[in-house]
Amino acid sequence: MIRVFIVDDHPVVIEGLHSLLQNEKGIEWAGHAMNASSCLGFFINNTADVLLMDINMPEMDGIELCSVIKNKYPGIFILGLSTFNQGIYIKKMMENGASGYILKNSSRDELLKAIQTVNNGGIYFSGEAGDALKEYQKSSGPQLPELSRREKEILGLIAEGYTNPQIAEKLFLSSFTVDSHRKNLLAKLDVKNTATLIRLAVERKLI
Amino acid sequence: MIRVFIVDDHPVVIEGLHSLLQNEKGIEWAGHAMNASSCLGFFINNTADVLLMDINMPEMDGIELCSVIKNKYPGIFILGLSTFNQGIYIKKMMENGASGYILKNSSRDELLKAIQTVNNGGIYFSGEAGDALKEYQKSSGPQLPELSRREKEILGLIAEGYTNPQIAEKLFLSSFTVDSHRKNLLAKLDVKNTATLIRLAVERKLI
DNA sequence: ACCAAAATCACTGTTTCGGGGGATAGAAGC
DNA sequence: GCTTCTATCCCCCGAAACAGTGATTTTGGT
Repeated sequence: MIRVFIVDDHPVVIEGLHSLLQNEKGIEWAGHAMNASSCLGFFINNTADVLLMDINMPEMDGIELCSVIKNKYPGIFILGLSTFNQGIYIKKMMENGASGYILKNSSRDELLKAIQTVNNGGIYFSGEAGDALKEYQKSSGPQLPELSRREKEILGLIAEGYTNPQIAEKLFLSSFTVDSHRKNLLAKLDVKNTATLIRLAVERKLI
Repeated sequence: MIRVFIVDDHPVVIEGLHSLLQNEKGIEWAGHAMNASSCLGFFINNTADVLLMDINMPEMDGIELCSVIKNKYPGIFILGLSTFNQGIYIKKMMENGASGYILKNSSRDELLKAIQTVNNGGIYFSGEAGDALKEYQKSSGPQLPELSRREKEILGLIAEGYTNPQIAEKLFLSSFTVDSHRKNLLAKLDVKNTATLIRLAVERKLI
């Protein structure tokens, strides 16, 4: 029996999910909350297995609530819930410990599948949401200035811990040249030092 | 004709796979078993080309069975099978000689592709499982030395581009202290400079 | 209460980084 | 032809990082 709890500030959504799930065997309706604080209140004296959570809520939003819940109760699996699919929010939810993401207009079957998958420790994405996330991850860097071949090469070596003189030796260049490229990298990517350069490079998967 | 054998303790899965594969040309249904021992029994007097194997089974689990089968019959290619994708198990399966891994809710096309790839000696990963493995390999390789609170804090600030003096000012510390922590970070994580420090930190999600 | 770990501070070097200023040559594109 | 971009090279200089070696105090856990 999977105990499901809902947090959403839209009564219609709660009603709808309730009617979808109430006659479902294997699913127990643990209750609902209409904002973050009353949700946290519920979990003080109660618990649930799966928490369906709206992303857009007044006061504390789903992303933050997700993080709080996961810290206090790591055993509760959280399924993000939203009307639109915006990659950024999906990604943040996942980073904060959510186990999946579905759209509010999902079919009953999809909803059940998602709940069950998540309850088993799995990760579930509704097809469209998955696409959105993928798309976001790809398109999260059209504003990145293009790096030349040499620059990428040197960036990679910097990330591997080589110093300018070492890189110069490796590539048969003057260390002045390597330094120039390095400065160009800092300038192009608009970062102040090696630390932020590497961070950006790894996060944006340039290396 | 690829002879396919299934080991899974869920009748539904066996049924499902059977109906998916039975009318497929090029695929022959060699049989099925519902636990490790009857699987081993089958292979005494019979054989197969590809073995679809559930990871989670009572008694002997897929990981162990995988190892046994591969020792006795190195020619049989094993394809891991599971409802959700957990990096640790995937990795162990692969270490024990599996040739790939797919999720039970894979599409028919994906299943066929996986079987054919594996039968040709290739390695197949369903996209999601591949991600999980990648993620796992990065975020839980050799155990990371534990960082103290202060060290994590300073690591975060380094990653944001602050210099030692700036961090010192921010945290009301001597820059000597910050420098000490920084050196400890380099030593603990066994890296030579800021570049590799930040790379490691981002890849392993320490920040 | 005690021990180990963490956190703090200190000094002295050497090396590397990063900002600033340049120069030259070749390739790509208009 | 002219310009723009890349790649190469050069110099100065201050700031930051890194290495080595100390130390003391605070804190957390058994």
